[in-house]
Order: sequence, then structure tokens, then C-alpha cells
Amino acid sequence: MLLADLVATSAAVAATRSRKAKTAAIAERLAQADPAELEVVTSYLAGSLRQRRTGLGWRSLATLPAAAAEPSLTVLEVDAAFRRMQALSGPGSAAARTAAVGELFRRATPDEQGWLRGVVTGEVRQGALDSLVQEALALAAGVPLADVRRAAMLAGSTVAVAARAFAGSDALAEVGLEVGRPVLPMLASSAPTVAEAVAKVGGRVAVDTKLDGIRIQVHRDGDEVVVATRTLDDITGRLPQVVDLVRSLPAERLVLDGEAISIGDDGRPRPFQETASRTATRTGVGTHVSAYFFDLLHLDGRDLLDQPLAERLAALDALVPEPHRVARVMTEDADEAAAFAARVLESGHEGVVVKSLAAPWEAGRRGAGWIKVKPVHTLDLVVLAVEWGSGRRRGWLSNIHLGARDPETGGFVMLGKTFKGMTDEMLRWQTERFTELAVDGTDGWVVPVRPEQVVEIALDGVQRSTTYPGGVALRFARVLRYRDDKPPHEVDTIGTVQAMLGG
DNA sequence: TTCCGACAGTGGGGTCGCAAT
DNA sequence: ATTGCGACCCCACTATCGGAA
Repeated sequence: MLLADLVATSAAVAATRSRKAKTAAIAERLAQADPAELEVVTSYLAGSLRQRRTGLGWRSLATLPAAAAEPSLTVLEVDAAFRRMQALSGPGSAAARTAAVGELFRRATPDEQGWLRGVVTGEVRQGALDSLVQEALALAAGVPLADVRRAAMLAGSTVAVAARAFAGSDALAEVGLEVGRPVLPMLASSAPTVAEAVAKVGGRVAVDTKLDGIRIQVHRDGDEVVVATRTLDDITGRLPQVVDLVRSLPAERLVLDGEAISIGDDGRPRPFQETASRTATRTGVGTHVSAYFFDLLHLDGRDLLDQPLAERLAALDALVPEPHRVARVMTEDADEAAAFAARVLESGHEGVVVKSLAAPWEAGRRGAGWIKVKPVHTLDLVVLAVEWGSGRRRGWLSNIHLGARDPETGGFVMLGKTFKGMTDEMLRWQTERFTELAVDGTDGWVVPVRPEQVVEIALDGVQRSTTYPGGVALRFARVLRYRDDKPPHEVDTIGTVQAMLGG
């Protein structure tokens, strides 16, 4: 298959807003793929390369050679080119990579160059990702979507089951949970209060402590242990204590789901930054990282995936010692759940996850069985500058720079940015408003403004920063509303924000 | 007809590893 | 030694489609 054909499909998918039409276009292209190229085509139609890392990013593609007039690249040639680039490392690899990019892009037409750049930077933006490709696979192969989804969950990717989809439902059904091969993780949606989460889940629920660490999935087969992250990255070598712990459990084959986090000598959780640092480093030592498990998917030959959570938890409790499980209550009473959540926060943890005790394990259904609840802080800050948006926000002033008041200088200290929480109406309004407040000094991207507009910001908390002058940055900041009832000299001070670090 | 679940898009800060400077 | 890029950890929120109610 020519890359040009695939790029044409991507353009057609981008050109319509109808999901059905997108799915149909993708399905048509999938049906035309040879068996040998099916995995590459499936991956490309979802907007991703098959190579996890290429060493290429937006910067590497800033300058490109002149484009070809006629299409000639095949999808397999493109895959081979990226495979070669992935293999490059060591001194001189950057130059070799640049040469390889030149070779590939010289053979691409302007449209193909645009698509190649998008797939490398993860910005194909055609309005279809993995989920719609799963639908397209089901459509093209004439198999139920649920079969495709389940096989993809168990195999850890959609690409891995594309060929089986075309071989039929029976072939898909042969894909089972394999100890040692990570499955796609089950995700949680969120709710503002515990009471709402309990009501939404319904019936008897488990309320788990939500730890602010790294999600881990641990597989053990005899002495062989594999630790994987949420994106199924293998981090076994970085968490030796977790490996030892799981080896010590009284079972031979198992699959556990949990969280890795640094806990201080006082028994309270360390900031997320410490856990991240510790788990990101391959060789270094540092604070101890402990594992706390909250689910069990397999135990000694028995798959628990399809069992209700209540049964999985019973098996978990029998297997894993209490100090290595997340604290939990099981109840039907929203007040009891809320009281537990209050104790969890008191102990320094992030929040709770409310789970249906009747629900089986189901990846990729954010919203069904698990609902997280975290407290929200708010600050009133002033807007210091705005950035022009991209994609669907092109032409709108989008990402705002936030500042707290510095009582000593009478000025403002930047704490971070946010583009979240804005409706289209707010984007329209702020584009007009900040155009009025703009001062000289724009670089064409960032527009500095007079610090006069106050905004109420919601955030999960603050963290240490080496980027911002106050030494603190906001975590997950989003706009609640613009405030015209509050003058800039009354917004929160940098001292107030710094004090939240200790909290 | 209205409601709501699922999906994609738009990016945020921090940390490390690696190659180049 | 320092710098810049790429990769990946955590993540919130809105708009929209299309099936469910």
C-alpha cells in the first residue's frame, strides 16, 4: 500500500465530523491492506508509529527537504525507515538521524510530509484514535466490536489483534490473559464528591485510598517478575523492592494491579515528584518506593478478570499482606464512605476511588466501574500573558499565564499556565478582552497583557518548581471563572501559594 | 425528543537519559 | 559541566457524536 493512499484516508477522516463516516473510511482502507502490512496500516490509521521511540520530535523536523512531486513511498518502506532511526544511538546518531529524516522526507509529497510530521509528533488530529480504529476493524472484518476491544485489552494493543480480527471472532477469543504480558489498565472517571460517586456507582461499593504515585501492574511467573506502567512500559529494573515483595508472596503465578509510591519515615506519603524521580531513574538510589496493591487479575492458573470486584478483592486480601494493600472500606452508605475519605485526606493521601463491587475488570471504559474523588483548591490570580491557540483553538487566545501578587514589590510572580476549563464562549470573550489589554512585546505567539484581569483557578495542589521565580508551580490548574468583582491588588499572594507546599 | 456515555482534542509541570555544545 | 530535546510520569476539562431512554 502506498503511503499516499493512507494519507488520503487520513484527510478524508479529518474532513468529516461524523464518527460513522470516519469509521467507514478507516474500515475501507484496512480492508485493502495486505496481511504483511496490516499491523503498520492499523497503527498509522490510529495516528501512531509502531516504534515507541524514534528520537525524533518537533525540533528534528523543523527544517525539511523539498517535497517530491509524485507519491512513491509504501507504508512498509516508511516503517523500515523509522525502524532504522529507532536503532540509532551513541555519538553521531543525531547526524545519522538527520540524514535518515532527509532521505525519507525527500521522497514524500507535501501532503505526505505533513502527515509524517504529525505522526512523529503525535499530532495527526484527524478525529480518530485507537477506539475508532477498533470500531473500523470490527466493521471491516465483520466481527463484534466487543470482541475486538476485549482482545486488544488482553493483548495490550489494538495493532496486536488486527490480524486476528480478520481471522474472525474465534481467533479473537483465543486471546487470553497471559502472565508476563501486560494488559491495558482499567481507568477511572471522576466526581466532585464522594456522595455523588457512591450514587453514580450504585449499590455496595469499595472505597479505595487513592495514592499519588505511579500505577503499576506486576506479573509473576515463578521467579520471573515484570513490572509495567500505565502505558505498559517495562520498569522492572527500577523497582527492585517491588520485585522482591511480589516474589515473596505465597503463589506461583499472579497478576497484580497497584500503585508505587515513596513513603516517608513518618508514614506519610512523599510528594509525587519524589516518587517520579525515584521510578524514572535506572541506576540511582534514593527514597524507598513501596507497592500498594488494589486488584488481582490472575492467581495460579485462575483468571479473575471476569469475576466481580468483590471476589477479586477477597482473593487479593488472602494473598497480599495488609501493609501492602491500599486502605479500603466496603459500604453502601455514602456517609461512611465520606468519613473514610476524610480520614484518607487526613493521612496525607490524594483522595479515594469508589468502585462497584459487582463490576468485572474492564479496560478502556473510563466512567463505568471506577470513580475517583479528589479535593479541589482554588486561588484568585491575575493574567500576565496569553498564548495563541492551535488546532481547533486556532485564532483564539487560549493558554493563559498566571501570576500571584508579590506584596513586597507590588508586582506579580508567574506560577504556571492553563488552557483548561474554557468553554468556546469564554475563548471568544478572552480573545477580545486580552486583545484590549495587550501591551507591546509579543513574539507572535505569547501576548503580554496589562495585569488587570483576575481569574479564579481550581487546582489539585502545588509543587516545587525550578521553572518559575516563586519556586512553586500549580498542579492541574484550570479556569473556574473570570472575576470582574475583584481588583488585581486583592488576588492571592505568592506567600499564600508557597505555604501550600508544606500542607 | 432529550439525555448521557464515549471519544478526541488541547494542552499543563516535572523528571530523567542522551547527544551535542 | 551545561543545554536542549525527546520520552513519559502525573493529569482536567470541553465539544461532539450517536445510541439509550
